[in-house]
Amino acid sequence: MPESTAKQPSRIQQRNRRVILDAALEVFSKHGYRGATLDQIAAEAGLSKPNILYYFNGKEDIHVTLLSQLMETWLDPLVELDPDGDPRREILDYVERKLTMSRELPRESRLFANEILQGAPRIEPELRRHLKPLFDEKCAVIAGWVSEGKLPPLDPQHLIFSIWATTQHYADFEAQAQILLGPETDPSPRALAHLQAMFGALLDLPAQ
Amino acid sequence: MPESTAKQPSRIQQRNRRVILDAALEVFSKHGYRGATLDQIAAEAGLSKPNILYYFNGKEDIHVTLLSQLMETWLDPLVELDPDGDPRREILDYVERKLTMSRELPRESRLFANEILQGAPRIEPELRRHLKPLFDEKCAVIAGWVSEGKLPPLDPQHLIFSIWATTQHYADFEAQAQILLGPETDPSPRALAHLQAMFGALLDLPAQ
DNA sequence: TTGTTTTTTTACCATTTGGTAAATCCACGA
DNA sequence: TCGTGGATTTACCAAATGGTAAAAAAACAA
Repeated sequence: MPESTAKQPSRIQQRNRRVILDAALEVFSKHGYRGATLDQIAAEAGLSKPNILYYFNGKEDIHVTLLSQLMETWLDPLVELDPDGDPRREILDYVERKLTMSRELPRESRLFANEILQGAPRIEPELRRHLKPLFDEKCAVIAGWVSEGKLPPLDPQHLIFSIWATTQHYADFEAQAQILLGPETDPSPRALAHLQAMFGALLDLPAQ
Repeated sequence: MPESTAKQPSRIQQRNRRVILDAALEVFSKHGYRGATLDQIAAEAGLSKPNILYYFNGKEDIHVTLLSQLMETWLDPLVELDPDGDPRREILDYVERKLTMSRELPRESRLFANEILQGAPRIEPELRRHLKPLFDEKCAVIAGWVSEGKLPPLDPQHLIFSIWATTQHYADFEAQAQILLGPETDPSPRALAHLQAMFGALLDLPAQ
């Protein structure tokens, strides 16, 4: 067993853990937790199954590790939302960052979506610990902007939900979009234009 | 085997097929295709596993039957979008119908989301056959409204995506919403208000 | 009631799958 | 170069799972 007690991991350990996690991301995001098998992950990683269990305590350990790692990346665009910036600009930039992330990290998006769809059994604590406080904080920021009259009256919580829903849609429902738009096209440019127009309109409503 | 050759099914057959499909919807929507087991479905239905396989040819048969049945219900709100109605009203009503469906049929929504997330392996033909033509038709309707100046310039395809994404979000990501909003609250009223405001703003942009 | 068909149960089976034990291999410092 | 501990493979296992065969039980028509 790779020493869990302190001591930094060897180069081999670092490399193999990374390789395994990347393979697992590929497989989990494609088939879901239950649909993924250790054999698939092993094949994808180019390692034997027992070798994988030498680096992780089991299937669930891999999954939880992946989700925990993902959490930071996932929250980052929202963290960057600046209370001191221009409200409209801040929110529209957030939309753009989220859409970019959906395009560049579709596997991560689907991994996350899969987990939430099943009721978030393995990531719930993480959500309460990290997502919830950040969500509340940024909702307060937006609510502040509204009460200062810098934004028209709107519902911060559901605004953020709408941003999540619309941006992640392009990764999570890619299969559907490909059927409806054709497989060749990259929907991103037009998606971005549409989302900017939509959220822009909402943020401009009666005020300014 | 229940005679597949014409002849209408007996009362017992009708009832049991219905019971099985309902149980399967419960289980598939909660655990995904791979995560669901015939034993779970059997327990939920109150029948034995072999008895279930007496009514369906296998796990996949149940799943495909469910998805096919679902398709009609699923498309219905979009079918109702009336080319001769008032554009703004038609689209906002569509949003409301979709949100209502998300609240009233969350299992169906999650079943669908699960399937698309996995790349739509079992429902793809159905999507091409039924969803695609309807989608194209209604996009053309909206594009018509735009070119007639009844709506501001907007992207019909991505508008529809946004409607799907935002409304289904409340069913598919319910676990997340419950963590962030608290389990007591029904998000629907505020969700509806927000979505009406958002899409309303978009549809009103420069034109009336 | 009796014969026939439909429905349900009992008893299995083969495969898959997460996981383990122990032997072997290999890198690397002394 | 040789020994030691970390890394990997081989050979398994038990449980879960989709599925089947055939007997038993209900349902039903005559």
